[in-house]
Amino acid sequence: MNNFSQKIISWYEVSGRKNLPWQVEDPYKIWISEIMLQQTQVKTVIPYFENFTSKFPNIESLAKTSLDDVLSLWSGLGYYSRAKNIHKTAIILEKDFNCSLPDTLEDLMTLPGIGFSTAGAILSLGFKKPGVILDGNVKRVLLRMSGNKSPMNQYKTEKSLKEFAKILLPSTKHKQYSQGLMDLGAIICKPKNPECNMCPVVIDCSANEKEIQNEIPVKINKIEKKEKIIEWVLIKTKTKVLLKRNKESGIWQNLWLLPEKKILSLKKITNLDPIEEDFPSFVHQLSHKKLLISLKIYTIKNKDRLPINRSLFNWVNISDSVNMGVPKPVKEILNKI
DNA sequence: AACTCGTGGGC
DNA sequence: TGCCCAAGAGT
Repeated sequence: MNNFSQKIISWYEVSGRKNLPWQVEDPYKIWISEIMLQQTQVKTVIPYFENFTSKFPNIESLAKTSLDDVLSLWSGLGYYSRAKNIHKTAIILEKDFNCSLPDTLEDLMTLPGIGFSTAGAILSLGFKKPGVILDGNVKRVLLRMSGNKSPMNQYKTEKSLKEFAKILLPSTKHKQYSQGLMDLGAIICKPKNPECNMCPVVIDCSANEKEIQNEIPVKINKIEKKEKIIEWVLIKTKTKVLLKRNKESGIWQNLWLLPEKKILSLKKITNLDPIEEDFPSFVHQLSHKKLLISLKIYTIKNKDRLPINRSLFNWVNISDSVNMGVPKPVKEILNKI
């Protein structure tokens, strides 16, 4: 075993994380956690993970449920294609893999939502086999180790990092090594102000030697946020509210949203003698967009007089609506009416 | 291969 | 406060 990985493993035994909810002998739970943890912090994931695995404790239960049930548990977590992919994969696992996760990189990467890094995590953490994790933590550690100032979020750099990470793999203790390398990034080799004096591999670190830790990693392509105006209508009776299934492109695919103002003919609604209420406009920030959301509320007496497309729209009990697969701003609105 | 996908933590 | 960025993948 190489010297570097040995130091990572020894450091992990003493200082690594060992009591996270998904650190169990169950590839299923490790898979679910890895999907949830994509671009999402540990602290945020924990309650979602507990809730999800308690409702769907295994592949079979997940495969047999509906996408809407999965989306409802995912509501608020973001990156909703993960929920769709996790459901698709469960169905594939039931059909083609005897209700269990495969233990090869090749098979894992055929599954929706599982890329190179997540496959590496499942291999090493779930099956204790050699697998490369290349999350943000590991990329940062490796770039600093090699004093590499090439942009982290660039295809070319990721490709060379992948090769570098493969070379460093130990011959044993793959679980401890993978977890240790991530933990080192999260606890010691932090994005800002890394604690190099605590680092077990500081002697191997080119960035530390050159004192350029805080200049690495380099990132490029700071895209400017585009503003988008969204105009929704909330049409309700005393007990029910009208929701609309979102399209399968752009943000919030397959989720339930409020109908867009332009889609409904306000003239027809006016004829239904609505009671109109004001709702304050608000801003909803995404990582790459700024949504300016305005809302009009209409209370109608007889919902059956409103002509709607039954395949896209759904009248939902207001008390149930907040537990459906809705994005954050819709949930906030529904909680206030 | 650059862009798109959400939301919240932390500073 | 506004900003960076988090156990990335799909296209």
